[in-house]
Amino acid sequence: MEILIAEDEIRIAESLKKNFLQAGHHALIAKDGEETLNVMEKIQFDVLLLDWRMPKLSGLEVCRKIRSTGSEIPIILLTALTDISNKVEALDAGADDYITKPFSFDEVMARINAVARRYKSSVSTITFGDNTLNLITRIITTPKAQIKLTDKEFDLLKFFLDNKGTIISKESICEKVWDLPFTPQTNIVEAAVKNLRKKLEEAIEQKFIKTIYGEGYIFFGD
Amino acid sequence: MEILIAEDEIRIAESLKKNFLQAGHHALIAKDGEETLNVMEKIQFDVLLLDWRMPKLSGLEVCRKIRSTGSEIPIILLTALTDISNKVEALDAGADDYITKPFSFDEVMARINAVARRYKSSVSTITFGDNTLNLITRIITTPKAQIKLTDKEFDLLKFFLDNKGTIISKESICEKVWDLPFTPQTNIVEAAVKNLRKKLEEAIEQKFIKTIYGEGYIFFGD
DNA sequence: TCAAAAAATGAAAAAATTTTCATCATTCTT
DNA sequence: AAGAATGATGAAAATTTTTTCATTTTTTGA
Repeated sequence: MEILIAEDEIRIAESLKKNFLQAGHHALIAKDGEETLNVMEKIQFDVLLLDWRMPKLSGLEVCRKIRSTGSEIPIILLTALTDISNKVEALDAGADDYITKPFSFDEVMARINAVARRYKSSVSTITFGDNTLNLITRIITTPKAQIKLTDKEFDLLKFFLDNKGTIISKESICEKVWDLPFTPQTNIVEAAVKNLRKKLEEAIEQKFIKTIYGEGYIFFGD
Repeated sequence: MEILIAEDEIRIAESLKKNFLQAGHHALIAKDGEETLNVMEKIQFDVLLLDWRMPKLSGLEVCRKIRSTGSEIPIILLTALTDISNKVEALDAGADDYITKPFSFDEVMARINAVARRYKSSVSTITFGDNTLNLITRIITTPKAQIKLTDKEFDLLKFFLDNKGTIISKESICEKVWDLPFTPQTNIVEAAVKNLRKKLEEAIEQKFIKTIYGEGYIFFGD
């Protein structure tokens, strides 16, 4: 996970960073509010740990600015204050959570996980390999191009992605993608698979759908 | 908003309920863990306020049981304990937030709003009137029927729904729905609006898209 | 290795969607 | 109230998507 630590107290920031790295995550430190905004423009993070008291721009102001750009990145405010009005202010400013100092690293980590889990499930995309399918726009973003899927292509790919790595029978594809209770007399499934393969392989030089003779298909990705 | 208060201390529960009603929400009280689960099976709520210490089943157990059913309803735990391990436990059990007693009503309300807002944005549907558009399947569920939208119908309706109640110019529709930087020479927008209106009005006897002469359109719903 | 079964493919056909265009209706301005 | 501008509509045309079908290729097992 990519974590941005916006904290001016070097000791606290460094200690957090060390712990994050140890836990297998990546972490970067921003020393004030302005730097936080600058860094966030350039790099995508999964979570922002944001100190309430910081030079130049307060955490609250940073929080509001970020939300005003439309970003929904999970933000956890670090605060030394405990009075209720500040908690309310924090949530109203668009923070997802806050932690009162002093805190243990375990608590920080638990909250980051909770908040990131929620965020992930709220983003309507599915990733496979270096590619991302946006479930709303039905556009696949690859490192090189964008692919817009048709209705059937989308339904089929989504079914594959929802069952990544497991064998999928043609019967189950018929049921899910065409809503047919019976297996059709034509080779409609094979044809649809062919169309999808062609579309994917034209843009991404990689094979995703493997045929299991006599059984069905498997989708590989990650 | 529909709020379920799972709390065995009658005084606290009643006080919360009174405040919620005053704030224009609906609230129901469940007196123990079992009752909470029973009520939740029958009625859909927007938020669950869940006391940690309750007879029969603890809040934590209730929380786990609810999550194990796959429900993602926002849960806020009410706890009298302050030690860190319990906070971590709460979040791990699947709670979205927790409030330490004693709390002010303002804090409860702020957290409910924050958590409900997040939940809402994570559900991939948009509601208008008695109808719900599923953004993934692109199916509108009305009290009477299901309508499957085509590509352009969906793009257009989504743009309308994202801008409910405000005037939308044809130029902005061109930009958003067709990605055109210029206004086309044909009446393509009017035609698309016509098609969408027809589809909606065939299934729902109600007019949603109003024309503002010389300006554009407004979508009504709610 | 060979025949049978299963799957893939290209091209045509069919179906659905989107766009255009000519015409009709409505709204606004004076 | 009349003319001009704007918007709505039905039907046809164009385009795109989906399906079918005949044929080729691949896989499996004897």
